Amino acid sequence: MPELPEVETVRKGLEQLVVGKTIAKVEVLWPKIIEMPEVPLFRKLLEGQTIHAIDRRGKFLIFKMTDYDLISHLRMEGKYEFFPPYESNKTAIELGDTSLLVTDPDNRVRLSEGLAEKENQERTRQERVGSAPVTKHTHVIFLFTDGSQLQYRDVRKFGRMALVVKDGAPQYKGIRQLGPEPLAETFTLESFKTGLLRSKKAIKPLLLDQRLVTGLGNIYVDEALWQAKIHPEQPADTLNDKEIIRLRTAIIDVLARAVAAGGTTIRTYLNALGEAGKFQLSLNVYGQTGKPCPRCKTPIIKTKVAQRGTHLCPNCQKLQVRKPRAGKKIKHSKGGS
DNA sequence: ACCTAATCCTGCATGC
DNA sequence: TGCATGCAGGATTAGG
Repeated sequence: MPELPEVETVRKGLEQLVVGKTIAKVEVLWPKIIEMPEVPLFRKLLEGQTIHAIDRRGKFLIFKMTDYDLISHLRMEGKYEFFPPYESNKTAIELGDTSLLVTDPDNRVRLSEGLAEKENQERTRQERVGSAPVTKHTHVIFLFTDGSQLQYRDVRKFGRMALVVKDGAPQYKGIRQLGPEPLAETFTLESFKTGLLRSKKAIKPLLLDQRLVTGLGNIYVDEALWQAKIHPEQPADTLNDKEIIRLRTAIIDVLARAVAAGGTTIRTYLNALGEAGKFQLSLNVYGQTGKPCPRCKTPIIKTKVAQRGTHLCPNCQKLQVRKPRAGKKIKHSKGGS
């Protein structure tokens, strides 16, 4: 599932592939992907728009267009795949939850998750639109004036797109309330500590909430909590200063390493030659149920915390019974600006 | 303020 | 072999 590092990897790829392209036409095959405006207007407004930059905020991608911001969230399994013009269609480039650059037997270069075989089989049964095949997982197609195209694909159809006014992304509801970028200067120890002590919530759901800090998903939360030796159900306002420092450091460290690695792929990656991928971040707890903890060798267990599958070392990450530290109470002003 | 459950979806694993 | 069932989850929303 794409979290901050995977989205950042996709952003970089898109930056290379579609900045400077102008949209000729947009096809929407699954209308629910488009959150706003209504699909006919969405399509019409995008015609003639040039992509000037690709930004990212948390797990949101932001396509900076001539007159609009196109906001895209990949949710669970969303991916972008770029197809050059038909005449030189020797390469199809997939941008997903991924990490490797591979050339498959048809000479298509992919940044891929290893689903080449399966998708190929599907494709042969599918029609083409412009320079590219359409699979049953293709939901939105951006056709560019030079004959190339960008397809949005999403097996579970959970991803969403919204078109807002130029430079309007920061006001978009999903983005407006996001906490600081974990890899930016704004993610200070002070603000992190204040936010933690203000909440009685279990630490894991608080970190998944995106308001205290943005970009963490289920995988990296488990990894960061393991690294910081904190139990996922530890109430946020019971963490001591050492733990807060460890946790902040762990979040930054885990995400920075994952970004450097180009993201993490959960499924076993096999390229066209059957070789396992090597550039993934190795995971210490996520998906490691039953395997020895890399620190103490105690078997990793899987439980459920806030309806999420949760992996932890029962020896390194013990729930500490403590009284809450006195958090500052905040007065909320009603209404008004 | 906090918690749980439901929602959206499909692929995959399991059970009979 | 095939059908039914359950599970996975990011973000949002409803209800307690």
